[in-house]
Amino acid sequence: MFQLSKKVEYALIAIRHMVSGGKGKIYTTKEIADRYQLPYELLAKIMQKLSKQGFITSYQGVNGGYMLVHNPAEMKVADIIHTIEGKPAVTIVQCESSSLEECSIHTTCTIKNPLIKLQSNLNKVLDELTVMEMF
Amino acid sequence: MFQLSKKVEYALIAIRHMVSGGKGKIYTTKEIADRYQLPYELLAKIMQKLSKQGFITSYQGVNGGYMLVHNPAEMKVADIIHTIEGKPAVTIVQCESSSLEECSIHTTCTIKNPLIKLQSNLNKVLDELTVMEMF
DNA sequence: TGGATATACGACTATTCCAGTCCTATTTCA
DNA sequence: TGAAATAGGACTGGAATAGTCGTATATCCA
Repeated sequence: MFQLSKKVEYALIAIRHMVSGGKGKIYTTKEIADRYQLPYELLAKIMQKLSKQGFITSYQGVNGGYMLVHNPAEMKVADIIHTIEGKPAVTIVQCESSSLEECSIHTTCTIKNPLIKLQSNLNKVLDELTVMEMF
Repeated sequence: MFQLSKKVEYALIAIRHMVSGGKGKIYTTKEIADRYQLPYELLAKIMQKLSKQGFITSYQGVNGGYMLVHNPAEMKVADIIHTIEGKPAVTIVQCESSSLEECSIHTTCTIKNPLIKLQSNLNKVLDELTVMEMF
C-alpha cells in the first residue's frame, strides 16, 4: 500500500550517488546505471524528469551528463516523488484529487473529510525527510 | 503513490457506517452496498475479511449480517489496511520485506537503510489513527 | 420442511498501472 | 563527420487492482 515505486527508488539511488561524489561533478546516466545495475532507458527518463524539475542540470553531447544543483538538505523526498510520479506523493483518498463531480459516490462518501488529516500528517513526515537524511 | 485502495476505502466506509449506527446493531452487506453505491460482491468479500480478523462478527442466515465488535478507539486504520491487503500498510522499500537475497541490487543498494526510518515514521502516523478519529 | 435471505469462498474476467524496451531526434565535442 | 551523450514519444509484457459469477452453506420462518 505505502511503497516506493521502482522509479522513485532509482531516482533516490541516483541522487544519493551524485551527492556522495560531490557537487561539481558530472555524471552520465550510463555510469550510474552500470554502477547499480539499473535499466538504462528507464533511468534515463528519470534523469530527464529530475533535470526538467531543476534538481539537476543536464549537459548534452560528448562529455555531457548531469550535475547536482542543490544541497542535500534542500531536496525533499516528497518533491522528488512528486516530480517522478507527476502527482503529489500523498493523495490518500482517490476521490480527493479533483472536483467532487468526478467521484461517483461523493454525495454519500463519509470518509473523505476525516482522512484529510491523515493525509496532512503523512505529508508532514515526507516533507521533513530530505536527501540529507539519507546518509 | 500513497493512496488507499478501493477495498480499503470500502472497508472504512462500512466500518464507519456501522459505528455511527451503534454497536449492537446488525447490518447486512446489501444494506451498506446500496446505501453507498458500492459493488455488492466486492464489499461482501471485504466484510468477510473484516469478520475473519475479528473486527466484526458475522451471523449467517435470514436476519443475519455483521455486528461491530470493538469500540472505534480500538480499531487502528493500520490494522484494517493490513487485514484487507494481506500485508503491512507500510513497506516503503520493495526489497525490505525479507531476506536480502531476494533483492537483485542489494549489494549496491544505498537507500534501503536510510529509508527504514521513514518507514517507521509513516507507521507511527498510521498507528495513531483509529476509527475514532474518523468523525 | 422448503423457500427466502443471508454469509462463505473459490474461480474467473476486465482494466489499469508499472516496469521496461525500442526507436528516432538532437546536441556537442574532437 | 562520427561518437557519445541527452530528449522524448510509442510500445509491450506482466502484475496488481477492481469487479463479476457461480455455488455452497447456514438460518429463519411460514
